[in-house]
Amino acid sequence: MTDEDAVDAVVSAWHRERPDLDLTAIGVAGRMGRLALVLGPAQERVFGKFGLQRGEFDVLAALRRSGRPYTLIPSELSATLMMSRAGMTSRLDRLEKAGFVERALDPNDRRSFRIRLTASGFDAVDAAMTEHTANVSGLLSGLSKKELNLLDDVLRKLLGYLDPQA
Amino acid sequence: MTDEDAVDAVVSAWHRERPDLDLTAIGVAGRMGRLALVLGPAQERVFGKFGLQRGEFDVLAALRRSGRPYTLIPSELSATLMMSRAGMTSRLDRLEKAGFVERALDPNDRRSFRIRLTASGFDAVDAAMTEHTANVSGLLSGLSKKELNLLDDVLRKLLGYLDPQA
DNA sequence: GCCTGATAGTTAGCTGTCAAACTATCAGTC
DNA sequence: GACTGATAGTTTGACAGCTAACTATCAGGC
Repeated sequence: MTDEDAVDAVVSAWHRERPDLDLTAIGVAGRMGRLALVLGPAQERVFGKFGLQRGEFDVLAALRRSGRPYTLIPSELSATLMMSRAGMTSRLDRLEKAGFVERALDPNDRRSFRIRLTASGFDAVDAAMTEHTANVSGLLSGLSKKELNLLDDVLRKLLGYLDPQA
Repeated sequence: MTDEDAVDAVVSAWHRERPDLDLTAIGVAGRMGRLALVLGPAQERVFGKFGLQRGEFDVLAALRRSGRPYTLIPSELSATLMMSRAGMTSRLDRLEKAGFVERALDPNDRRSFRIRLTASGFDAVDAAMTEHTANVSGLLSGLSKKELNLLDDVLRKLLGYLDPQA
């Protein structure tokens, strides 16, 4: 298992050219980045089967897991999903056109809306979530239970001090 | 340290709504995704100081670490950086316009080019790499040496079986 | 030497996201 | 009760990336 992977190759090339640098952290960050590049498309394939993109699924999922009455306002959504409000406007336009959500008036604040999951949106996100969960479990199934927990602990620690909103 | 982070909140909400699902892997994937969302901008700030975007830095970095004569062909670059050739064309356009790379004819293959780092590109990428390395080290400095190695090992194992090109 | 299929790069068209400017509404202060 | 600054959402314009179609070149078989 002393195989050199793509990141090892990058790191050793850098070491040859720039022996002055400490590349430990670069290697770890490189693996995370590359992993994101692999895991992203692997997840999107599942969402695509339900007529969704990743970001659209994220919106429906936030509504679904919020519980009855499956309603949130756009700024809650954009904050939770860490994206701009402008981007959320266009996502919601698409989801509304597809019939997965509805914009209802907010009785308390006339500047805002209540975004509500439709029955069709509920069905789509529930089916997608079931398959997404199985898919991700499969992708990580090469790790032992111990390794998975270890990974989770370290990632939690990282997020704990890097993510502004604990 | 039993703080609930944003991912814990997501997972427990899903557990309440969908107790039938095994969410272990979802939690880990969620932390990785959210971490990418935090680490991305944190790295881009450094590249921006040198007039570069992340992707542009990646191109210059690949040329720089390839060693003298700091020359690669576009399809090598797009394969290494896991992106489309069309996207590489436009990145190279920008980098050439900025004076960081040059397109020279390939004597062996008239369909292709030799992309060469200019002196100005060399200086920019070396300076950016120095600061990028320090920045990433700082971002991960909250982890102990042991945790960092542990993380690296697990990520290497994941990449080993998920990344098609070992 | 000439086809034929593969390969290198570019172009054209599309899409999702962002920042900045804009409209409407809220909420607190005088 | 009107004014002032903050907030919610949308619109506009820009941009990086993708896929598919296209041009030019290569390489191998006959």
